[in-house]
Amino acid sequence: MKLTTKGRYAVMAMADLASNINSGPISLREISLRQNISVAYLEQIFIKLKKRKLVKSSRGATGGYLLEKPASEIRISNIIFAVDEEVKMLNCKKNSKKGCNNKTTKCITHNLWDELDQHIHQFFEKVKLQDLVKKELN
Amino acid sequence: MKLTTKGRYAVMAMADLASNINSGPISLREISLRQNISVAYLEQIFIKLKKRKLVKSSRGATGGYLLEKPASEIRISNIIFAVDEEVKMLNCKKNSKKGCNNKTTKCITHNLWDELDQHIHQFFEKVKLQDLVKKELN
DNA sequence: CTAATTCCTATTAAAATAGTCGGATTTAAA
DNA sequence: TTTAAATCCGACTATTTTAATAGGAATTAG
Ligand code: FES
Ligand code: FES
Repeated sequence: MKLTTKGRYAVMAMADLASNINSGPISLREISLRQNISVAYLEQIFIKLKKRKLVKSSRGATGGYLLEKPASEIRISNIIFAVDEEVKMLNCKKNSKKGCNNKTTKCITHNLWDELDQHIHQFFEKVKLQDLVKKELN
Repeated sequence: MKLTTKGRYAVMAMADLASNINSGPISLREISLRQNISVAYLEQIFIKLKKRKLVKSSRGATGGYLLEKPASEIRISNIIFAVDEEVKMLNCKKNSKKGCNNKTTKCITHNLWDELDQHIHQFFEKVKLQDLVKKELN
């Protein structure tokens, strides 16, 4: 699979935004300080989050980022896919008829990875950003 | 997580063994040909599988590997952990009281990754090697 | 003996990930 | 109108991980 610090950072940063929803735009510098992630790296992540319409930005001094939608409408899967592009357990191309190693039939493990894929996907679909923030308050 | 070609190859190779259970010891060369994996790479994998008592070997000409237990008693998790060592979604040390970035409290996403960990673990626990071989026959 | 195999360690090659750098543009406020 | 703080953008570099190879030693059936 592909779950790297980039994906983790993205979720952390989004949770940070969600926790500070009433403070106007949040600058990357603030997130950087709170979450211990370099501003330059956060920039890369937020470009992608913005492309997927998960956050909106305002530029200039006092600028920063805000959630584009309520935290209750943002799924973890949205965030992960925004920055990591894909969860790929399969070795072969999903929609090709060829298996891995360019064989004409699917390999014996194909179904296993496919099911795992769905499993993980469902997990990320189920959890919303709001759930993380709630948990923190407990 | 850590699911790389090494883990995939290991499952493929074990499934290969399970499918050819009645042919005496299977050499890595045979597996190599059938599954398109280099013998030298398979060697590395089988050393680990053997350490975890998933396969047994016989040396010399006509030597090779056999499953140490029936395919119905080998879980995918056994195989994955044998070669990949760990499934780690968490950024922090699981048994440390410190969070990631050496903070004194767990980060806001800690529980999320922990739950995902368990989710994947359960999936791999549930499926047995035997299940793969059966599916192939369908 | 010989050929085929497991066994073992080390090294290299390739790919993916993480993170930096330098600057351009925008904007609120001094 | 200047300044400082911010987003925006593209390219680059460094680091780590993964994949794979190399070169033998030990074992054993035929
Ligand atoms: S993973 Fe799809 S054919 Fe092997
Ligand atoms: S993942 Fe455990 S504290 Fe961040």
